[in-house]
Amino acid sequence: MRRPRLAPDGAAAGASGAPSRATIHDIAREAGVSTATVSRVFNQPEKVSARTRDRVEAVIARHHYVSDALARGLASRRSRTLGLVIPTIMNSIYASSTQAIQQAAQEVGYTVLIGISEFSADEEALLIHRLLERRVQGLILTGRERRPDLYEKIRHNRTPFVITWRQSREAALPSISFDNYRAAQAAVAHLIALGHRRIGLICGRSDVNDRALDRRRAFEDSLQAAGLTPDPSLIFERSFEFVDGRAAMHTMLARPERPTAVFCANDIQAIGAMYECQEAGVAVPRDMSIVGFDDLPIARYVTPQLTTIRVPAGEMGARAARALIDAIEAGEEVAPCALVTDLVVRGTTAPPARA
Amino acid sequence: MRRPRLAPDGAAAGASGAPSRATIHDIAREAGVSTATVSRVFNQPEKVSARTRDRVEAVIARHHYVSDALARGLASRRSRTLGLVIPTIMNSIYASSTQAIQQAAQEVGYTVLIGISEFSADEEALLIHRLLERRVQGLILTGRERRPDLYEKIRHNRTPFVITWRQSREAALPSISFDNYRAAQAAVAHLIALGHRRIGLICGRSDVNDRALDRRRAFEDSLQAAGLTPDPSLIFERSFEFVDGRAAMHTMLARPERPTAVFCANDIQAIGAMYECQEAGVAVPRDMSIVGFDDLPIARYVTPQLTTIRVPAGEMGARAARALIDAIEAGEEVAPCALVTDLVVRGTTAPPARA
DNA sequence: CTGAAAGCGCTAACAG
DNA sequence: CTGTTAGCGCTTTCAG
Repeated sequence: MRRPRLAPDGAAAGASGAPSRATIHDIAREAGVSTATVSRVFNQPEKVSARTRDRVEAVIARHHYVSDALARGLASRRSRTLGLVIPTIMNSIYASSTQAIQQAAQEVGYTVLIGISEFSADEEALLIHRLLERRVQGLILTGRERRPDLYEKIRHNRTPFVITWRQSREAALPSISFDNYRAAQAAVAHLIALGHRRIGLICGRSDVNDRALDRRRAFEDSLQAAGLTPDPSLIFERSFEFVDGRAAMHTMLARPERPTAVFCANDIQAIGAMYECQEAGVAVPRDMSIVGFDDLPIARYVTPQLTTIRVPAGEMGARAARALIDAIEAGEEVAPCALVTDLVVRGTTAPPARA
Repeated sequence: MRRPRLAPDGAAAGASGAPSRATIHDIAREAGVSTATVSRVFNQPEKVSARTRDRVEAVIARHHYVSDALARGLASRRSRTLGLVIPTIMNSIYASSTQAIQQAAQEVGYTVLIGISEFSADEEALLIHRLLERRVQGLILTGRERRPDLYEKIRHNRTPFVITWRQSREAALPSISFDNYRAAQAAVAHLIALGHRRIGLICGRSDVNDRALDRRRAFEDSLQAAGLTPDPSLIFERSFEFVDGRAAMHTMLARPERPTAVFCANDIQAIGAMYECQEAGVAVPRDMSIVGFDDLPIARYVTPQLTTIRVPAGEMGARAARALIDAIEAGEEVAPCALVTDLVVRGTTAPPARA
């Protein structure tokens, strides 16, 4: 049983009982115009005479009218919304890109819906589904590795997408990103050039994180290319928390032949590792060199300052958002773009002591 | 000019040209049922016979059908969506609560739309408007201070809300939060009890951040209550960045009568301040005591470990989300709830050296 | 510059 | 257990 939307007296919000929220019809009636005109006031104000516009706007303000984006999106087939999926919000490196994306999107009137997958593939698939349901007009994803049918679903839904944080070395999916492999190569090369022969690795879980996998591979390949053999007992795949980096370093320090340098594929883990060295009385960089990855703000606020890889998080986000929106409006695929990373040499790396 | 949705031959996605995405009608037709039945498969599967359900589900899978949440929300008047507005994503303290909110919401089938205001009141008003447009069923806000007509707009739109991060000491707006004033009192009391008489303050901008204001007031009141006079030249309102805390400490150290202790109303600023002390050769805590606020994970990974105030970010978020959802489903206002904070004494505080 | 009318894709009684 | 029938609140031709 459907009750009439509004009391017949036409009194809108404010009167008896619980007036339901005003609709475009209420505004139109009260302003003495058609709903089409109210709609135009929002979407093509220049096509409405100033007098009418003022009248309509007054009614809108009086009622605190908020138009229904669901109905609008349904009728217009344009949600002006982008979907973003990131693995975590706890690592501030994603905060940088997310912020840049939001800002770039907002500048051209788009809104960003954020999903956080917590590094779970299932969770991510669900989030992508939800975003598609909400009719986002484009998707910004983190990394490339996901089940093929997910990509199929995205394609079937005619939603352009762009991959960030990982420049695909294989298949040609549209990505606006940097090359984790090369970035990690630069970090390891720095250590090798310094004279280190026994080098450890602390990185993310390569089974759920293709960026971590790239970095790990770069580590292993670089060592091998330099005639060194990567020691599996010196490789640690852990979560991106201080405590994980610390624990990994603890284990390494306890080894009979401890490494003279460690590449941490993440600044957070690197700082945890530094802390463990300090607690264990191992001087950095004299007795232990450490290279991080990300160049978080905190990297300059530890002692010594952290040598690390700077990634263009903000630029990547801004470019990805803009390219995606361009693609949406042109009805095409996103034009890929490769960004560069830099090795930032600071105070945590030096030649090995006994060399 | 509207072209027919689908080729008359009934061939759905996959055939010639650019088949538009499948709708509930396409699914219904191809499965030989009505749209109502397809709808039921999603919303009340137990009311559909297993045979029919299987048939429908097969068609759904084959087409990668993703139902339209816009249409669904419009027809059902339930978006199952919560709106969250936070000031920044760069400070990981908000990451904790945000994550907890997401998780709590997801557990009961709600989605969270996140807006980031960058500490701008105008931006925040716009975000709230956008969330209301999207027909979020509830709003989680940060802090209480905002123009009254914004609250009116929220009320007119019959959207329940809850305030976090600030337990209102004045008006009775529904909040699930802690008392910043008391928390800051505890920090300052600790310093005073240690024997400090000359104490500085570094906090956020109290004009755009009512939590910073509470903390500043607590600082000033506590000093006064102890018979000390707050020195305006020792009070710094800055952004929440390492560099701001560092710069403020730099200025304080340059003063003829430098303070023996500083309360930083944020861990990030506190760590920036610690760093400046270190660079300036001022020993912490011997020559300078520092208390932070938030208890970020990093607080344990600086040397010495930071004395700070622990805030229940995760618990607050989870409770806020649950309470809001309860309120939504009961059609009532949110039941307020006060949470507690703790002073965590670690290594950055000690009695003043010359006492 | 303005209005009438036909949907957008889905849900929700109601009837069968 | 399933289908029919009205909308949900808005945009968008097409006329005028």
